[in-house]
Amino acid sequence: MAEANTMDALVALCKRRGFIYPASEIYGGINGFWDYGPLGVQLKNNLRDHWWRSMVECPPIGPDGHPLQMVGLDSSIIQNPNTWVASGHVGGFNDPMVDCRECKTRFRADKVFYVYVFSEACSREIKDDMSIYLNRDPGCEGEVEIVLAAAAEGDSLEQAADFAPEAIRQAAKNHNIGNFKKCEAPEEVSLLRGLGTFLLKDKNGLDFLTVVTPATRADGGPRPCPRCGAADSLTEPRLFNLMFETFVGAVKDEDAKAYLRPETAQGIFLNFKNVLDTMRVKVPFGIAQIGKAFRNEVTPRNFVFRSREFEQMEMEWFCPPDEAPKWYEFWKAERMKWWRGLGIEPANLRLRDHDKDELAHYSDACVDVEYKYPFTAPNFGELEGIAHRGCFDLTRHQEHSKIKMDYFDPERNERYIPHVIEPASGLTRGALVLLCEAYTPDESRPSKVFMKFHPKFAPVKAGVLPLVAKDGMPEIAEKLYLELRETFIVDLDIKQSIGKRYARQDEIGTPYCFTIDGQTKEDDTVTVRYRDTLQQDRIAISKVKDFLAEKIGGK
RNA sequence: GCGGGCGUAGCUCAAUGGCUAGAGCGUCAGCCUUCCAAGCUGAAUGUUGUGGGUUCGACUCCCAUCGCCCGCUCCA
Repeated sequence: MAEANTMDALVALCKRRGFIYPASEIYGGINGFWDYGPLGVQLKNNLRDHWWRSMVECPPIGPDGHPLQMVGLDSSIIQNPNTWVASGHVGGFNDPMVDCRECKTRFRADKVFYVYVFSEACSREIKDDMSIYLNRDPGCEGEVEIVLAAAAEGDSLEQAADFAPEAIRQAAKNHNIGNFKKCEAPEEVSLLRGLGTFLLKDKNGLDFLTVVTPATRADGGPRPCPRCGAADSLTEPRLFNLMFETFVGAVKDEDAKAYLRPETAQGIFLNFKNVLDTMRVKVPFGIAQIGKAFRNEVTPRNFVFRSREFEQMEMEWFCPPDEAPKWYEFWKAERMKWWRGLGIEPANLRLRDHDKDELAHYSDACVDVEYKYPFTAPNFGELEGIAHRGCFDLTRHQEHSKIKMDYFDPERNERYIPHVIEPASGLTRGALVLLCEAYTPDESRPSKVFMKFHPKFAPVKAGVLPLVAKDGMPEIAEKLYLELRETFIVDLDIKQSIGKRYARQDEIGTPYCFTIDGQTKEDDTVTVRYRDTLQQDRIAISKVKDFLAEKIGGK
């Protein structure tokens, strides 16, 4: 697997050989959507089936030496829209953005903060305007003096408490008000409401108020850019809807609004009680699901890496709260082992722990399995996220649905809401990794390139080729083909020269070719040609099926 | 959405504003071929993204529009 400019060649090969086509191509395409061709769907299904097999049908052995409990699920793509209110996606996936007209930087509006300082001697108008942020009745005393942009990229709302004192200090300094020493000591700054409003006190009590507010709420005053400092250069916040909306039923009004799921996980949480009540499972156990998910990405990029419709393989592991760190570590190791087991070059895989400030709203800790994609190299890009979701989701659904989500643990004789560890893989990203990993230029062979798929994932397992299309060879080949296709996906290719046919099989990554030649009629043997080495062995035609079974493995 | 780049055959690409828009590869047919012959012969495949304009004449210049690619942001 090679450098970034091979990505174009890979994309071209994917189309030329029927792996992946641009969606709606005859209408000029549609950005962020891809169609999986005959070979692509086979490759993707092979990966999908392997995950399902190793997760649901034959789950890993747990730390106690016994197999884990795991069940499967296939929930609906469209659910009651309250699902997404409860999960936080209706809020979280509607991120307003602002752009700097000067330096062209884009910020998430809730990560750009403005600081308003509200002190004595300000106009009534501003005072009243500010009071909405202060959650006070209009007509209160005080004055707004300052509007200051002061967000650093990567600052989250949660960090505002750390950020605010410094910003306030600067504000006070720049505008020469107040004694900014007063807010240096943390105890002198207290959070009034939410994350935005700070009360700065001195010995005499209330001195002045500051409001730190994300740009989403900062309508009115000048909007300087935190990056380049240009005055009033930010645009109004614009909404980017990351969830696809649709309408259920014939009448298209707001009441009928629903969403295409942006992750498969919520379908699992919605069915937690059902599974618990019907499947004789005990905590700890897991529910696994594979399916499509949809995100209206601002910018789909890098082939199928970031597409608007994609496929996930997700598992939610429910465990007692005090065991969550143990299971987090367990799945972290287990998932890495799984990816390595696919035959991926170990140097191209790594684990990366998320920093606190990049954690999603639902997670306590998160680690990514990352792959060195050609377009990210020498850096890595995400392939799977293993999140410690705590009891966030079940708790939220309990709140919103009023249905109890707690679990009675008979062994501990206690009730709790289970904590959740979530290994969430991209199936379509996984297929992309298999493609990237397999792509092997080789100037020495006629095809100049071959796809070095692990035999287990190769879309076609073997080619059945008569050396020449005469002397009864095609007949023998067809007989072998009919026998093999009962168990394996095999190609029968009779026409054209043998070299040309080998080359074609190389390019689609067929690991073995069985060739019927003159000797076959004499001693019932065929040659087996290995894709990776180009070497050939002679084996009995009756052993071909066993040969493939051994090479490709069982289920 | 903003900025930059690009749209010619299935793919990769040519073609000073001027003959019927070409080449290689792939595909298909025939031939050849007893293990790399992806060799030989031939065939099919284009509203040059779309619409307008300038011009005697536009793949080429201008405008608009659509789409794709790269960056910003987001994420499996």
